[in-house]
Amino acid sequence: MKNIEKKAFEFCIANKERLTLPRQLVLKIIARNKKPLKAYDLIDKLRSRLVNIKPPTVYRALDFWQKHNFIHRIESLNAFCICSEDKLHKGAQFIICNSCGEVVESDSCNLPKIIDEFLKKNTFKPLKWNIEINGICQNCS
Amino acid sequence: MKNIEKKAFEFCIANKERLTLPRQLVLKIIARNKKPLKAYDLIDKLRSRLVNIKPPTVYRALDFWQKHNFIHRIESLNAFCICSEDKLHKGAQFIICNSCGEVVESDSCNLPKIIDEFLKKNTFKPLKWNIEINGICQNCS
DNA sequence: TCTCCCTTGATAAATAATAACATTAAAACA
DNA sequence: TGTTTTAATGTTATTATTTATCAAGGGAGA
Repeated sequence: MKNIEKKAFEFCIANKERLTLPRQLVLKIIARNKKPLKAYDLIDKLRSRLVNIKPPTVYRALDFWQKHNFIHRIESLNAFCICSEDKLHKGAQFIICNSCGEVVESDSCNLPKIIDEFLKKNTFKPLKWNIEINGICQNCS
Repeated sequence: MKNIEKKAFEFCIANKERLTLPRQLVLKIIARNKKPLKAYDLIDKLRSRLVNIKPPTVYRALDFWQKHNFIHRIESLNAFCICSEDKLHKGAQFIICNSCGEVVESDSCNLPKIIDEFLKKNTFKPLKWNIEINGICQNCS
């Protein structure tokens, strides 16, 4: 079992959340997939384990893990990936190669200073943030 | 005429791009709307000016202005807004209030240093980036 | 066991974006 | 000016993504 899966198990015990089959499977599949998965990719992969699986089931599990910061939604791809930092943080930075589609999560999970200052100046309370950088990776250039 | 509209006009002359009616109207409506607009909101607003307007027409105009950095797509809202910086830059930071929906564009249009370093270390060439921060604004808290 | 509450099942619909091909119109050039 | 080329729009249809709604199931505590 991957580290994040164990962590999820412990999280559910500690917080009295139910680790149902759809939730388990959704997290496991995302955790073991190198690239971010779209909702319908997930549905396809789940079909063999959950008969008659429908979009709401998957979206609910995705919402659950997202809410608790186990997975991230990559907005510009409509796709989901595991939080690679094992930090369950609220913000993430993704570096996305437009050529091969590889996505890596940068490991600076704080907001950059200049933005922090902007928020402070404007008394804005950040809850969640997302940085997505599109470009060309080393392999593809 | 707003500054950005004049700029767009000059841009088209200088770059031999055609400032067609759909393009003009789409830019104008986005420029004059305080909040970001969704594609189908735009379609509704255009109905009085362009009979029988259909999604592809709007999406094409949006692609055009986005490609040339006159507008930004806010990924987490599926919405579009004018580049408020008049800088026609490739990156943007949005501060989005989850309560009232107000969106402001922060004026630091460079990538934060720590990410710059990460990209350099990994020889990744950024083409476009997007920072979206969700939270609660001063008025709503 | 009964009840409450959370989760899933199931059906349908809303919202968002694109594909494919026909048509129009501006630009380029003889 | 007439012809060709190119780019943009018009049109129809479809695909992709997400959500609403209500019925049913199942575990935890009274």
